[in-house]
Amino acid sequence: MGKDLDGVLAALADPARRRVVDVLRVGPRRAGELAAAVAMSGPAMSRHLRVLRAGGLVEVVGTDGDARVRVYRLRAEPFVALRAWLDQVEAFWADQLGAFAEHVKETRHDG
Amino acid sequence: MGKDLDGVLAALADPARRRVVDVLRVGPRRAGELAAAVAMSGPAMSRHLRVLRAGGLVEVVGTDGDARVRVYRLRAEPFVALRAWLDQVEAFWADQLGAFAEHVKETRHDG
DNA sequence: GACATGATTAACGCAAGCGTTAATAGTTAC
DNA sequence: GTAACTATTAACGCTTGCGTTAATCATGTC
Repeated sequence: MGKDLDGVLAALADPARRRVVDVLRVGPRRAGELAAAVAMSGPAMSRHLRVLRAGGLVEVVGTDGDARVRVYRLRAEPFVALRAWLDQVEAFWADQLGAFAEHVKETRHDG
Repeated sequence: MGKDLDGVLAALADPARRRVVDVLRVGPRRAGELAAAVAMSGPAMSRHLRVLRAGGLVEVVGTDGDARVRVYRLRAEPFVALRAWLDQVEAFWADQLGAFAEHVKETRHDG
């Protein structure tokens, strides 16, 4: 069931990759731009992008006129899947307590 | 901002730990029960539980009459934080496309 | 107090992940 | 076609993470 989540969460586990997602949230970016944004060498970024691609979080949208450029864009599906799993988990409190929001508020004020 | 997410997603990245969460979704469980549920040795589970505790995903609720038993329970906060970040990310499609649900449907039917 | 039980920590071996530099492939420009 | 540019892959070193068995700590039982 939650087999896809393996690749998704593995990708999201790394701060650098999460930073890439945050950058792509603004809009599609070229590989070089991403490397610069995260202050990392090209090869390292390329590796991260491979992981993100494997998890389906990003995709190559094509070129920006130059074929040597690879523009990356966010993909929706994995985030939807993650949200679905999250909903399932959170159903726990809905079942146990009945008042999820209140519990959250109390928890936040505590910690 | 998303600094807490580091521990949360790191914890959720491992399938065994995600399985623990799925088990705890049913209700609080003792450390030994969790080890058995995931078919893993006690020490290994203890290690995983430490990671989950560090991420704030679980907490020790106390004893079940015996003080040598440690009962673990899910915590809401990290999942709420994760959902908040997820909402932020998904705002991307809301801004870009305007029709998030439709895009999701198409994406799902494709992959 | 001796002994069994539940859980964690310690020590070991192993595999996977990350980042860097060097090398390779594919494109564009002159 | 030679040179400059973008991105990826290859090779290396290092660190981190996971799982197991053995040992430790704490509690409960007789």
